[in-house]
Amino acid sequence: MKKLTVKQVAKLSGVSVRALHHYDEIGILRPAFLGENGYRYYGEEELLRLQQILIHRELGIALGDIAKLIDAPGFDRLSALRQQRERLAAEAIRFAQLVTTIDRTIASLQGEITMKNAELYRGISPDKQAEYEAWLIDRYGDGVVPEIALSRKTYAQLSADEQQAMQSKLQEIEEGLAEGMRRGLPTGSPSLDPLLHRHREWVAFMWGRPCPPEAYAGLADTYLAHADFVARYEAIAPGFAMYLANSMKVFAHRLE
Amino acid sequence: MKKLTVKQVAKLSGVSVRALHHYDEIGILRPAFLGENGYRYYGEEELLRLQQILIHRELGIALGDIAKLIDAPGFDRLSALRQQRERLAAEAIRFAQLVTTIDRTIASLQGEITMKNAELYRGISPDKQAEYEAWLIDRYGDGVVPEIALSRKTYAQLSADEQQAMQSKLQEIEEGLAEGMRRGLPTGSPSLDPLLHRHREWVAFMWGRPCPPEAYAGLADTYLAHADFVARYEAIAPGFAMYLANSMKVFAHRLE
DNA sequence: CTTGACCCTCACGCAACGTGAGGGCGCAAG
DNA sequence: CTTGCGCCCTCACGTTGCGTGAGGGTCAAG
Repeated sequence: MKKLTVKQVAKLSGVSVRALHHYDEIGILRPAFLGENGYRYYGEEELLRLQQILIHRELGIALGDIAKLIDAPGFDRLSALRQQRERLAAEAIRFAQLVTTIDRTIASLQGEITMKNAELYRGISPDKQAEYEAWLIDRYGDGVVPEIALSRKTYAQLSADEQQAMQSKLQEIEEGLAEGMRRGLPTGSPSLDPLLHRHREWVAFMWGRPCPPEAYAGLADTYLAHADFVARYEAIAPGFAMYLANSMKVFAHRLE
Repeated sequence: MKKLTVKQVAKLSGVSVRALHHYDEIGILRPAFLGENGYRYYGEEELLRLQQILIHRELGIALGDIAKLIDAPGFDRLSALRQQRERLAAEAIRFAQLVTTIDRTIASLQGEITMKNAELYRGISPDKQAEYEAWLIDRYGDGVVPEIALSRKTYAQLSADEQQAMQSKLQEIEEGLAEGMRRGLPTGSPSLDPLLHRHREWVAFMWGRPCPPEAYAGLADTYLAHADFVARYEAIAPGFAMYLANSMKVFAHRLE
């Protein structure tokens, strides 16, 4: 195909020429080649790569981390697109949730309902990067933690032993909850609280920031929205994904 | 109600203590009062204001502009919430659109369909602030332009006469298109192209950046998603909102 | 050749905080 | 009273992702 200049790519994609320069500088999106005149020229491969970059940016991922993801060994574009699809679907759900929050706020201001303070912020994502990383960590929680997760200061500062301990801790919590399910404890049973309390602390630690109740409830939605999570929890015990998510939500509700 | 400290607000809302400090510094969210100990204490009013701030942030609005919006004379919280609701609903639609873009990319990579380059970026919002401002400008296009729009460099640099000219230009374009509709020209009629061409240039000028075809098509969706827009176009002529949006989409499609 | 659009590199500056330093406050336990 | 811990404060450096403008070269059309 005919190679495109920065202006043409900018028009196609909506990003600025300056941004394309910047992406070249930091090495995240190199032009296909440089002309004798010093001009940058882009091709089909670059356009596809740019798409990946922009969708990640849309999801709030830092450029440095985007590069790591795209350049990871074994990167598979189709697989990446499917992952991104999941995330985008979750974002759509989250915005729908924000609409609900506003509806409830309006009803509250008009005296029709009573709304707790924490509900004001339900659906607001304080940090998409942290959420994404939590997602990744959870996804690879069986010990295969991508390098991106290691960039997280809190986690990165742990020794290998400590990191292993975190993984074991999660496993322990999940196994405990699964056992509760096997024994027929209903979601919302107070006897699950200690485990959920530990789980929420685990999440907050991984996030390096507080995990307020509504964020914890939101995380439960995230779990259910991601096929990877569902599959992983179902592997622990059939029906566990829904059981865990419901438990988290009820627990979160009780905290508010 | 009991006043809350920064840690408590942070936990409720998910923002950091540092951010709350920052918001106080820049005057966008003042605490209800300062204790004798120098501590910040927040109340119900501050929590509601913070909600407004965070939703605007969620929609990509700069903090400085958020302050202007919230502190505008005649600010009405219920009205603001309804506006935000519209925007959030549109964002949910946009993310759903991104999902479609990915599905099509996957199909394209698997050789099932043919995809044009510009389609790769359909649904990606290069600049939410610009989009929001375009929305505001369009909303107040009858001459009542909020101060936020004046902060836009390109527009701000125009003289009052020139700004008036821009408003007249839009009116002229819209009237021309409405006339086309009244004469029974179908959407997609080539005779509408000059007007649509001028319209798209108008949008790009207002945006201060290019308006690629898919962004133009996306703008049409934005128009239909906002009750204010629909009402405004219907006021020009019954059925005009849909006619304009369809014309824009067909025109955009032809440009790709 | 001139003009206008587009290309380049260079570099300052900004927004929105994150992070750490250094130190005070409040409460409960010893 | 002392200590320890969690939380509060201000101060200030630094990061990320560009926007913007300066100064100058390239290309195509008139």
